[in-house]
Formats: sequence, C-alpha cells, structure tokens
Amino acid sequence: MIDVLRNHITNRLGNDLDNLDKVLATFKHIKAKRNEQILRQGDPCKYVYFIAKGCLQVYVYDKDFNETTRDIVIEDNWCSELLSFSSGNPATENIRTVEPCELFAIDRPSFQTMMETSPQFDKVYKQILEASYANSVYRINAFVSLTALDRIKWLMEYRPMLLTRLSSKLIASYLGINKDVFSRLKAKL
Amino acid sequence: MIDVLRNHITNRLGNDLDNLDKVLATFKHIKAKRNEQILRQGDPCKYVYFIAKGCLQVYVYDKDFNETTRDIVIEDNWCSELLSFSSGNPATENIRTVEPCELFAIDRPSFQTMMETSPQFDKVYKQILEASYANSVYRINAFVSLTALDRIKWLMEYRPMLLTRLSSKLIASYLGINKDVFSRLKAKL
DNA sequence: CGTGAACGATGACAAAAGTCTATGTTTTAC
DNA sequence: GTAAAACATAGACTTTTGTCATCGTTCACG
Repeated sequence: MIDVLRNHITNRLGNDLDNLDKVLATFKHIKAKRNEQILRQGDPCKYVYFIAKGCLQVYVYDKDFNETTRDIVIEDNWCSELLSFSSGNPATENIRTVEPCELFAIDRPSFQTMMETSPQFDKVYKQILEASYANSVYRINAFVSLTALDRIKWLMEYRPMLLTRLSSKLIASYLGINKDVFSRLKAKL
Repeated sequence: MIDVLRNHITNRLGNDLDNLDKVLATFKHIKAKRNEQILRQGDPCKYVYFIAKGCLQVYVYDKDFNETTRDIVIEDNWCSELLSFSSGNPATENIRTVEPCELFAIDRPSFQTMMETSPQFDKVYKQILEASYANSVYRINAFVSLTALDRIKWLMEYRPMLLTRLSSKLIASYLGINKDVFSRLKAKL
C-alpha cells in the first residue's frame, strides 16, 4: 500500500531520489474504519495525511450544529488542516473517514526533516498548498453565485464519482444545500 | 510610499536583510486611478502586487455576466492570481482597482531571483500563499452554510471597514447576495 | 458648475430554498 | 438474522431570496 505513496511522489519528483525509502519510513501507516474521527476541531493538527485508499471529509459545524463540509478528499491525495499543521494553532475544522481508509501520516518534525534534507521535497509542500488553494478558489468562484441546481450540475461535471460513491446527506452538506432540497432537485434532472 | 512595503517585509523577516534595498528596487511602482483593470481573465498574471494604498477587487463573471467577487484586498496586503502567476497559465479571474491605488509589482523572474538569493524571501511566498489559503478556507466555511443576513453580520464582525468604505453593489457581490436583497436586509439590522 | 449615469432604497410579485412530517428502504451493529 | 438506526423520498407549507419597475439622491466628468 505504501507503493501508492511512492508512486505519487516519484510521479512528481522523479525516480532519482536516493533517500526516498528513508523518507517513506517516517510515515505512519494508519488503517481506519468508516466514520472514525481523524482530527477534532480545537486540537492541533499534528499530521499531514496521504490517502492511499478511502475517503476523508473535512467539515465544521454551523450555528445549528449541522455539518457543513468544506472538502471531500479521495485516495491519491493529501489531506490535513494545513493552517493548524504549519502554525501549531488549534484546528478550526474536523476530519473523519467516510469509508474504510488506509492513510500514511507524517508529523511536523519528520516533515521538516524531509524538506531540509532534500530540497526537492520542499516542492511537495508547495504543491500540496497550491493544490489546496486552487481547490478553494475554484469552489468559492463556483459556489458564491450558483443556485442549488447549478451546484449539482457543477458536481456532476467536475467530481461525478462523488455522486455514486457517497451518501446524499454528505453531498448535500458539501454543496451547501439542504438534504431534502437536494433530493427533490436530483429528481428533476 | 515604498516604505509601506519595506515595513511590511521587515516586520515579518526582521531588519537584518542586507539586500533589502536591492530587492525593493526590482518592484515596479504603479499609480492607478479608480476602476482600472489590473488583470484580465484569460491573460497570464505576470505580477504579484503589494498594495501600498487603495483597494483591489478580484472577481469573475457568472453565467448571466454578473460580477461575483471572490476577494477584496486592501492596503498592506498582497494581491495576485497566484495560480496563474506561479504556473504561467491564463488567469481565471479579473482584478481591478476600486479606489485610486499605489501598487508595487514584482514579476516572476525578479520574484524567483529574490527567493533564490535570499532564502528568507522564500518565506514571503509561503506566507502570501498561506494567508490566501487561510482566507479562502475561512470564506468557504462561513459562506456555504450562512443565510444572507448572517453573511452580512459576518462581514460586520470580521471586516467592518468594508461596509463603510465600499459600494453596496460591491459588497453584495462579495457576499453572494443580490444587491436589492442586501439593501432590504441592511434596513432590518 | 450642470447633467447624465450610477447608486440606493422600496414595493409588488415570482421563484427558490428551507422546514416538518410521514413513509418505506437500506445499513449497521449486536 | 433481526432490531434499531440512519437514510432517501415526497407532499404541504413557510421563509428566504431573486427580479423588476420606480423614484429620489449622489457622484463623476466634461
């Protein structure tokens, strides 16, 4: 399973990383069942997670304690609460598994060492951050102006696998739509 | 006016940067009137702008050609379309001045040189990127679940100066609310 | 200055989204 | 395997948001 991570890195940084195995060894392998809490709002986020298998939900609670999902991240991607991870401040978001998962977690000291010993890995962090940012910008631009129906169409176009893979409730909270409304609108398509 | 930028940098990186003046000299000083287009969607974003004075609007058009504003950035902050700037791809967003502005612009080659000659400046990019990302995450978490009225309250709490400084039309487009609705809701507060 | 365009507020109405209840189905956990 | 819980859908109704037209006011620019 570590090969998923190995491939992810060599695809981006090339095969000529002589200390790659050493770096990979610093990752902690985590097997998690469905619905496990990976990070709780208020705790510092100690790890960056690479998802080798499964799917994570990044979410907060609104004033009525409903979940609103900022992001859904699937295998072969990185997931963390980066701002807490890099500052050490308490996390403002929660993370949980929505499927059985296999994760590889790297903590802050190892992450620092990795970036210092091989400057190429510095790129990894920049890539994670830029990808996360791009995702956010995309989401804001799409969502601030779209109606509920158009958000669903947006999801069908850009992340169609989510529609078949996840519960309606979760998708609705990702789209910022009430689940009953989501159910009605789906029927109209 | 360059001192605004000088202070911004020394506040973050300390006073002991011997090549600071050389770096500052690579910035281009731009004076812009109100309502000038700084970046057009489709063009590559060639600069990162430091706003010494004034205010910029980052926006896109929705399917009905209404503007939706992803961000409003005021003086003593950085503004760019970072993803285009760092990749060279066409920008997906527009930027314009909403007030008379004084900007300091740095292009990609100078930015690279700056980061290579003094690794401390590498931190600047990371800080810009992290701040931009933090801002986006904050905005998504706040906005996906909030009603129009609660978005206005959110703005009153976190960026109250915008309410007095900018037009209702602009604020409404930043909040993702129709301007007539914004006008009505304001009266209710 | 003066004037034409943009702006802000408001009322009437339409459309979209939210809420609540009920019901049947699927999943989970023991 | 079965009972309990969670899930998906649907109808009736309420609330919120959007749209359009109108009318003073303000502001930018010649």
